[in-house]
Amino acid sequence: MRNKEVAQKFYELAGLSELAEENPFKVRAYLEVAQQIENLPVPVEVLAENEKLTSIKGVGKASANKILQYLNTGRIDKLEELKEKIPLSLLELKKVPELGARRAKILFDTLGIESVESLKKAAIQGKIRNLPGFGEKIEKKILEGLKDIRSRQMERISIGIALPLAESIVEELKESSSIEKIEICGSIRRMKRTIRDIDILVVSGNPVPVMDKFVSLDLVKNVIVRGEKKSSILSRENVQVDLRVIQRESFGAAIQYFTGSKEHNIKIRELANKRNLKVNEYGVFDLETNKCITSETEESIYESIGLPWIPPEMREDRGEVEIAIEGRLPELVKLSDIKGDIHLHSLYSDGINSIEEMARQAVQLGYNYIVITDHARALGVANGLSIERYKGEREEIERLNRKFAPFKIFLGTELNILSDGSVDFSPEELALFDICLAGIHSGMNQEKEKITNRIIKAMSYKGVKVITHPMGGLIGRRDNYALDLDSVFREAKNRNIAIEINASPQRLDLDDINARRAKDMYSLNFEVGTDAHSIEAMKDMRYGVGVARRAWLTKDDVINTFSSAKFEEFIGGKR
DNA sequence: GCCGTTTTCGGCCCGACTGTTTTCAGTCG
Repeated sequence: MRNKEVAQKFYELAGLSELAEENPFKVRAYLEVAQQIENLPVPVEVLAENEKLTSIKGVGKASANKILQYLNTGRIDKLEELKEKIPLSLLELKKVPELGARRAKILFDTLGIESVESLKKAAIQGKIRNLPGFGEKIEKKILEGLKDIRSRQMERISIGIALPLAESIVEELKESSSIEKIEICGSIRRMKRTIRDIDILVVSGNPVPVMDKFVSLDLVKNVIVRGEKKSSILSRENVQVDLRVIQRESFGAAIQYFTGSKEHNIKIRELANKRNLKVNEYGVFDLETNKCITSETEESIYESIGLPWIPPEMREDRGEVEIAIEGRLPELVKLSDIKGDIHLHSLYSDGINSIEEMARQAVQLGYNYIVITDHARALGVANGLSIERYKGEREEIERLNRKFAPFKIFLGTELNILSDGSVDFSPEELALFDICLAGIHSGMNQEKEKITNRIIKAMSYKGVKVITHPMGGLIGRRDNYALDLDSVFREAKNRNIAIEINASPQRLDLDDINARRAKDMYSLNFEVGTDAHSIEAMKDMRYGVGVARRAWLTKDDVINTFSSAKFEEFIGGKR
C-alpha cells in the first residue's frame, strides 16, 4: 500500500507550486489529489494497474500520469523541476506562525533563507522587519512562534485528551450568563482520533464578556488573536483553542461551518453555488437577492442544497457528499447500539476493579453482557493468568452470572501472540474459554514478514475470535508495527475472525481509514472494545464508536452490538 | 489541474483578524 507516499509527493507538488506562484487553482488541484489518495480505501497501486486512477475524485489525466510515473520510476519530472528552483525545505518555513507561501518566498528571494535555523538567525539580527510585507510585530511573532514550534508541533493529541479538556473548558465558560448555548465543534465533533486544536461555538447576544472570560481562563498561556466574533488562545498544554461567538439565528449554519472538515465544507459550498446559493457561517443565501434562505438548524442547511443531514464523523470529503446526493448514507453504528464490552481486564491480572464491579458498571452503561479477558500467562508484567487461575475466575463468573442474570459475563482471555506466532496455551487448554482474543504484546520490532506471519498463525488456533489492537501503535508514543495489514485482513475474513477497534484513547487501533478499507475490501467483522483496566475506562467506548462511525461502519459490522444470543452464536455457541 | 442536469471554457468556498497599509494583503481555519 503506497497511498501515503504518493500523497506526500502531491503535497510537495502543491507546496512548491504555490511557492513558485503557479495558478492557485492548480495548487488546490494538487492538494485535492493528495488528500483523496491519503483517504483512499484501496491501494493506489491497484487502481494504477487497472487503469482506474482517474476514477479517483480530483484525479485527471495529468495527475494520473504523475502517479504512474512515480509508481514506476520513483520520481515525478514536474516535482524535480520545481525542486531545482525552490528547495523543499522551504515548506518547513510555512509551519512557522505568520509565515505562508507569500512570506516564505520573500524570505528566500531576498535573504536566501531556506531553513528554520537561518530564519531564526535573521530574525534575531532584526533583518526581517524591513522586508516588504513584514514589520516589527511580525518579526517578533515569528521569534515567539519559533520558541513554541517544537511543542506546538508535538503534533496531534489523542481525542481522549482533547475531548475531556474541551469539556472542562465548556463547563467553565458556561458559568457566564451571556452564553445561551455552547457546543464543541471541529475535529472533536467529527471524533477524529487525533486532534490539533479545540473549536468551541457559543451562541450569545453579548460577545464581549464571553471573550473576556475566554481569554482569561486559567489554562490560557497566551492569546493568539482576540476579536469580537473569534478568539484563539494557546493553552498551557500547547493546545490551541478557538472560540467563535455567533447570534442565535445563525446557529445551524455556524455549527455546520465550525464542524468542518474544511474539505467537506468546500464541497458543500461548491454544491450550493451550482444551485445559485451561497453558504457561509451565517446561513444559506440566494446569490441573486442575497436573501437568507435558512440558517437556524444544521439539518436545514443540508436540506436547502438537497442533501440529508450528514453525520459529523463522515464529513471528511471521502465520498460522503456524493452518496448523500444519491440518498445512500449508511446508518452508522451508535453508542447505544453497543450491547457489551468484550475486552476487559479485572483484578485477576492488571486491572484495578473486581469482576463484580465491572459487571455493575456494564449494567449501568446499558450493556447486556461483558467478556472478561484478563492477560494470559506469558505476560508476566501484567500478572498474566495460568490455566489454574482462569479456572478460579470461571468459578467466580458462574457465581456472578447467577446473581446478575439475565445479564451475562463470559470468560475470555487476551492471549499473547508469541514471537513464533504460538499462543500461551495448548488447544485443549483453550477449550476452557468462551472466547479468545489474541494480541501482540512483545517483539513489536520484528520485521514485516515475521510479525505478519505471527498474527496469521495465531489466527489458526481454535477459539481465537478477535485480534486485538492490530496495528500496535500508541498515539504520540509508539509507532505501529511493520505489518502487512491486508494479509491479516484476508486471513481474518477466511477464518471469520473479528478485528478490534481498540477504544482506549491511547490506541484507537485500528484507525478509521484502515477499518473502512477492511470493511470495503474484505467485509470484515469488527469488535469495539475498551481494553479497560478500570470501571472508569469502560466509558471510553465512545471513542471507539467514534472511530467505527468514521469508518462508516453500521451496527451489523460490529459483533458487540449483537444480542447475547447472537453473540454466543458468533463465539461458537458454547455455554 | 479539474470539471460539467446551463458549460469542453471559464469558472474554482468564504469570512475573521492582524499588521502594514492608506484601502488591502497575508494568514488562518
